Amino acid sequence: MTDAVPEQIHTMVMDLVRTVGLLQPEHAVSDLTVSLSQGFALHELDTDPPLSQRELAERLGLEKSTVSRMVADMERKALLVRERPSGDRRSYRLRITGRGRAAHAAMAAEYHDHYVRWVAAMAPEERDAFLVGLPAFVRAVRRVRALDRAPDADADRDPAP
Amino acid sequence: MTDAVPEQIHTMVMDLVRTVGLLQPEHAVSDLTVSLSQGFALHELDTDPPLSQRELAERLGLEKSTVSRMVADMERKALLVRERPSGDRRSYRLRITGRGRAAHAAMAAEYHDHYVRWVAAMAPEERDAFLVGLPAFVRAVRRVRALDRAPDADADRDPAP
DNA sequence: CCTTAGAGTTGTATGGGACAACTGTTTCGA
DNA sequence: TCGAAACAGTTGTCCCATACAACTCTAAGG
Repeated sequence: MTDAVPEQIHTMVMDLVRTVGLLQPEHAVSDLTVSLSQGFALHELDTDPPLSQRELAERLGLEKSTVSRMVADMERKALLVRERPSGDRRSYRLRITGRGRAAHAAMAAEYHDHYVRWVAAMAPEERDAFLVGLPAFVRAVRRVRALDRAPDADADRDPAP
Repeated sequence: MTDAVPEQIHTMVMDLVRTVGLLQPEHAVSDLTVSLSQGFALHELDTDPPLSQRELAERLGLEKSTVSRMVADMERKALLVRERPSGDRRSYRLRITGRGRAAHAAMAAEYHDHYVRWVAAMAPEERDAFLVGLPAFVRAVRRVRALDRAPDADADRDPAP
């Protein structure tokens, strides 16, 4: 009964993914081609500050070898730079470049018009509901994930004694 | 200003995709492996009645050659059957099998527990909002798509006099 | 008829990803 | 203090999903 709700939501999320078509997009930004994963990487590096390749791999859910090659490619395209942090000569600090930020913005812009039309096609109260529900769902997923990662952690409550 | 809303939604949808992790799932259902596209194909064939390969390709946004191989593979796995329709010996009618339905259900079940927990982690009013907003958004996207496909159609306003 | 259009298939190339084995660096404990 | 384990990244190799192009077979129309 209430049990049907998660299933509905699952179906609807899949519908969303299928309809919006996040499957075969190969964005071409200013004559250089950026894959979906590279897009996500740009997003991570644009919002959060310098990451190591290991951290980036973790966030994207990719193998470190995959990320190694991907990052090398992105550096070749000048979307990011790899700096050796002072302390540790094993890891890198990946920093997005201006060109990378531009590419990220351009990718967003490419979809912008679509979203404008899609949002315009919704009734105001539907739109408002979506604006409340969607971020809440994402937060919920993140919260559950965090709980799962915490072994039995005390870190979820009372972080600092 | 209001122009920010589509952008917010875009960001949130991408967040959703990234967090839920629809990127590298290779579902193993009862010892046979089903790719994401095959999952979508099962969904199409399970909900809608027999399609031709061409129609399926169109719905999935894939090349007919890709679908040809994919469907052949799925037939090998007994997830569907290809029947020659009486009239036309060029095309097939793809029909999902019991095994295919089972696989489809099993894939849904695999995610079910996650969704239960995610939904449980939402406040009731957020959940309600999501249940209103999400399907509305999907409908909106479909409506816009349909409008775009309609040549210059009259179908957008005053459908029935 | 013969030509053209349509549905599927096959050849071939490419790209993204995994896994495993390796190099170089750091940390730690006996 | 030194040697072993842990760690970050790289490289070799393979695989799978996909696209594009060229092909076959069937259907439909002048």
